[in-house]
Amino acid sequence: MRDASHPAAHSSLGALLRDAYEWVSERVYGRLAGQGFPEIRRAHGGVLRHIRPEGSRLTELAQAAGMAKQSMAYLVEDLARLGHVETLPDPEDGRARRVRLTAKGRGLMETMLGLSREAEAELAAAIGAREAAGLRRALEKLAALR
Amino acid sequence: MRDASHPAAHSSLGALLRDAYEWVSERVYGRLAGQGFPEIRRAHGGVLRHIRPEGSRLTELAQAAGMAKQSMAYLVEDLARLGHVETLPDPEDGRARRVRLTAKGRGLMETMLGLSREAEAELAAAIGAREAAGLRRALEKLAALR
DNA sequence: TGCCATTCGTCAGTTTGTCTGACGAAAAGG
DNA sequence: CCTTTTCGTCAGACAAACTGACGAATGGCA
Repeated sequence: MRDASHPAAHSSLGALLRDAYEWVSERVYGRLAGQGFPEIRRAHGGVLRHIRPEGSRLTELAQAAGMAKQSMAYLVEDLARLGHVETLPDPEDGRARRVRLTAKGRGLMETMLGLSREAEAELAAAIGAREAAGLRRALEKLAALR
Repeated sequence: MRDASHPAAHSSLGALLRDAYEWVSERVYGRLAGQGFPEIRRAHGGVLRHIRPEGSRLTELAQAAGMAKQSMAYLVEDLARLGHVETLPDPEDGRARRVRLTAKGRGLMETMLGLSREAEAELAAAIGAREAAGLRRALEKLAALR
């Protein structure tokens, strides 16, 4: 760090958010390897997060994640190869594929949830519970307006 | 949005941070095109942010941005091609290149700074000044500990 | 009932941004 | 001077996104 005299005072909000995201991501995805899931990358998170228990369509997942269906197909194929999701034909629509978590995938989700809570607790320890709660509140408020 | 009953209540902190970063980035980089800088992409921001007035070495920039020097070289070459930075031989070290902002690059930086402030003001209007201030305070506190 | 527009997912190709490894040239320090 | 380190480049790989074109299935409507 070059300029400790006025720490992050002039950093842009975007840079601050990106750094904080990086801080959390390192803790979640970095530790996933140690928990038996070394092949899960960050992009996989955006897929898994949106899969409903009954299964979700590819296009639906793409929309939820805000990406093209081709990009989502690439990620889903990856997760299927790794055994975390499976795809079935949709009984109600012959064109569609239903993407569903496997048992292994549900284990992964639980682990990720645990690591995420752990990271948030570490954040609270680092900056104070009050600040951490304020951070989450502000972020949730923003998310609700989208 | 599918489940408005308990909004973002169970979202992971990582997802919330990523979404907020996306929200800000859209406003800054999206509007840059309208301000006469249509070719500036997000990755360029991480380069520009760290260039000191006297110029910075490539390796130094790479370290500051947390990436390999080859990756930084690719981004710097891009910015040089666009006329925002120029590289000079370092007078003190025959191996090194000095990367410096051009006048055009300084204009870009000012524009980006303005858009960033604008985005932060919009955030404050959207979630409330109090929450927005709390958000920045928490993020700066985290950044200071890194 | 049959046609046509729409939607679902895939194929093929491209771009962006990152990485690793190997290397030549220059500097630094005995 | 010679050796080790550092600076930047070359070459190649990969991840993660994109666009455009397309065949197959669905669904609305005349």
